[in-house]
Amino acid sequence: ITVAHQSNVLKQLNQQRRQELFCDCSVLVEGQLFRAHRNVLFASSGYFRMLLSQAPDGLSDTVNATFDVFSPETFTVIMDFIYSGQLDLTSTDVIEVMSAASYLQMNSLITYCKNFIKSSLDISVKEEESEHCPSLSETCSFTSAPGEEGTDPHPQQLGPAASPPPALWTRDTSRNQCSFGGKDSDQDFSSSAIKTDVSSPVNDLSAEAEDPQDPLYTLPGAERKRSRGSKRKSSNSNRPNQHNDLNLQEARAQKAEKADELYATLPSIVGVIGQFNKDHPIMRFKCPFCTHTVKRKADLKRHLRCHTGERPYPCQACNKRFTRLEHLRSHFETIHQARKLVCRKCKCPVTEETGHVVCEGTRRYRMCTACIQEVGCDNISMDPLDGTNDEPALLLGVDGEEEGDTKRSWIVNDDDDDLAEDSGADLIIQQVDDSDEEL
DNA sequence: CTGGGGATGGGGCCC
DNA sequence: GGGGCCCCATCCCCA
Repeated sequence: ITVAHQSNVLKQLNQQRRQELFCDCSVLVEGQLFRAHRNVLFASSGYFRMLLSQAPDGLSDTVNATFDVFSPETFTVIMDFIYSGQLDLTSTDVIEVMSAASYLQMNSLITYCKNFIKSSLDISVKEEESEHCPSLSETCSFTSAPGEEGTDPHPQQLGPAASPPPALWTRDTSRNQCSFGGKDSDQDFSSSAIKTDVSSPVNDLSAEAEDPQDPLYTLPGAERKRSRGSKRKSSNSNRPNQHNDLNLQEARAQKAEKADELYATLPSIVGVIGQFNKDHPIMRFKCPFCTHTVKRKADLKRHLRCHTGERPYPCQACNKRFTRLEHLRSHFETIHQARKLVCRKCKCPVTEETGHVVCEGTRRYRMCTACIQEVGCDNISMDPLDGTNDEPALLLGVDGEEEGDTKRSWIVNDDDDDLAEDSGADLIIQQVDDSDEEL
């Protein structure tokens, strides 16, 4: 009875919308006018929630909204979804619908789109594995109960492509700055949007990073734990076994390639220019996975790495990976180069001469003579170099290019070879192959 | 349990 | 557009 009642109410609202009865809200999309009910939009979209709640006349006159960031056809699909709970996706419009849903902060719709894409990828891979599989269907229909946006932190996984609930994505959500205001509902969106990213095709790449076969993508949370773990173990000691299942690798490659294609198309689609203020137009690029906006496309590309888990800059000393070269450089200098001129133990300032470099695993730091004598040399090894030429030559790898079977080149210049001559140029960018890199 | 400090990661912005 | 610097927030370890 409850379901029938809800369905009936929604049908009535949809009829009213089509007949423009009691519509108190106008939405202009690229010149095309959509009439709607504020209550319905408020209940369905975090964006409209913010817009309607911040409007000075939010409780009186008609509210107008203008969009130039998606097409009227896309908004038609979204309006039909809002007023019917039915979503008819096609492989051609799913990206734009997802982008618009992201913009409008409609969590469940984003989830459906991601599941649709994911199912498309899965089916595609299975087709590659077995040519007997039926072809990918062109349309996929989902249904949804209305009004769940912003109320359910874990939107239901409906439809045939429902994916398992997110469990591994442990990213710190507080860093997702919301540029659309700080209402509770928006915060809910920010948090849940990240969680639902687990099922997204892009973050499937992150999930792939759990696989030691694909170290390019790593989960931020897992990365930290991993690095802590490697501190206890020997960081270079474990190598994953090579899998010889060529079919599986081919399927993975196909899937990754497919996802990469999708990933490559995202910036051109979501890199839209919005106008948030008529008097002071602001050019912004919006992230498709959160509410964050940036001024430059390059910054959006950099930002996307925090969603994809892509870490193209591995440290060859400890295999820890970084999203930026500067982070890798900073890590290398502080962890492996002993650049800081303070005693690790007593914190007293030392000089290049008085601060002896001590090696502990892959870590290097300086200690004053007194602290070295106090600690002794039982569990640490004295660096063979003097203080003036103590930087090891480290080859920093950059992913993406192939090169033979290059392994980690963690070299301490205890024999003063040619690499030690230029201590200031100890960061050498080199192409590496890390296809069998450890976790 | 708590505060300090190191390490890390992300955003803004300049060159 | 990329590199790099600065700043800040957060996490985690340790005293």
